Amino acid sequence: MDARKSVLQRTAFFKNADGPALSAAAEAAGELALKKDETLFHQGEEASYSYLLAWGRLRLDQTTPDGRNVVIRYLGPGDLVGTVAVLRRKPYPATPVAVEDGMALFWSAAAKAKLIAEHPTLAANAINLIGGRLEELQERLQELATQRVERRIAATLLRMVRQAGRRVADGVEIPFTLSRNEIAEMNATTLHTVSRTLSAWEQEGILSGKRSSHLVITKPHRLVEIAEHE
Amino acid sequence: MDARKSVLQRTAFFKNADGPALSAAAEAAGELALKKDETLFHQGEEASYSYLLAWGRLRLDQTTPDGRNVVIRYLGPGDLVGTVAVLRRKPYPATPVAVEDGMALFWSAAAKAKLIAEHPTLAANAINLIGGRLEELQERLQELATQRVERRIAATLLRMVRQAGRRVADGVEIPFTLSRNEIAEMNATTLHTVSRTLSAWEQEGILSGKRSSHLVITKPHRLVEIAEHE
DNA sequence: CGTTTTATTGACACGTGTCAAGGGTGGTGG
DNA sequence: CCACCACCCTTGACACGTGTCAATAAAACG
Repeated sequence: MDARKSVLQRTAFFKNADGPALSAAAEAAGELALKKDETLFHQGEEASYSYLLAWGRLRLDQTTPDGRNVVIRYLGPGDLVGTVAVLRRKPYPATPVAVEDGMALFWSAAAKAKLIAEHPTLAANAINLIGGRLEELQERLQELATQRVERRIAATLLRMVRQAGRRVADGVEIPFTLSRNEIAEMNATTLHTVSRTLSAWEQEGILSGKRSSHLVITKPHRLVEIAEHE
Repeated sequence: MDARKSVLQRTAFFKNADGPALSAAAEAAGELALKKDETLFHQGEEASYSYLLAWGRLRLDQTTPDGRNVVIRYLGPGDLVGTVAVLRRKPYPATPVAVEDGMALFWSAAAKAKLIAEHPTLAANAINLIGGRLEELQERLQELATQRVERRIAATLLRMVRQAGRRVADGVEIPFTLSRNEIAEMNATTLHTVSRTLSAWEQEGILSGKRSSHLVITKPHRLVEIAEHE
């Protein structure tokens, strides 16, 4: 239980939370181990649990009525999952899929609502987190609306680096598998175009990493140039 | 003051709010009359006030570094404006412009934070509203990523109808000026393509309304077909 | 080691942006 | 009140980015 509290304490959702809030949350929570490719829930299901990712990484998928898939974003440790749906009493709007093993804590809808109602700090933190997601989406909408594919891919990779990048010998690594198809679904394009673009960048020595090996960005500054200029 | 309270009471942000919450909010609020084309604040400014639109209608603009403009959404009576920025202590991410005369109530950042901290109902409502915006944006992102321009325009017009439509003799009217350019900026396209598309629809008798007269959708069902099918 | 998934690469077509040239409407000022 | 101006819209021609189709190759998986 103390271990759980110290996990909670480090997340943005529990920032500045007092002891009672932490204890109440820790007691009401369940734990869930996640294996790669497992889902927390499915888009369209009734929202009965909300989650907090303790460690690991998730991809948030949204499927169109005609079966195409869009990656809304990636989620990392400390991110809330399904919280908006639970509090609004709406079906989950998307499906979170684990891209690596991880662990999540979860609360029933009632417990989560009670937590937030009784601890203003948590409510404020929730607004911060959700608001941050909203602003990030607005930024992506703008990118999608105004920029070419190449630039969007560059921006996306940089965002992944910022959110999850890890320094390695020859640059920065994105520490989980990221297929061309996933990159395509993040950028509203096709894996073909992604493949062509990354091939070109590989030739230019901007990045490397084929197949299931992780992407390594060797010249981040060049990516920044591509994302900002031209 | 009582008039103000009754305005507040009808908004989603104050849904289920108790008397003290309403009174505190009403007392701390300022009022601001809005004329067409006036802005509440500008993208990039420090967020010192948050607003609640009492009546009228706003367009939320976001400008790219290179000067292009994207319409994030339209806001109507009861919508919160600038709240996320204020609570996160970040600069406003966009600029709200009045598309018709209206009135807004506003609170200082401190007052708004206090309100939300002291009245859990308001916090919950804020999460609902912001969460709803988040889910709407996710939906739009998906549209943008997977659908052709024509379909997106149809979906956008239907959304406007749902949010602000008014029944008239020969169909449903969008009760404020909506230039081709604005429609373009909502759909990540150019006014040229919008013009062509609307011309075609006009010939088909789906809608009418040139220039500064308001758009009237005469065959909403056809728009639904275009938005959903094909 | 075969099977399946994922990536690469080329050829081509199509949607839609770009460029360009009017045309109409509303507003403003003389 | 009329004339002019500015703005917005319309329409056509064209080009370009990027999706689609197709074939092959390479890696991953059991």
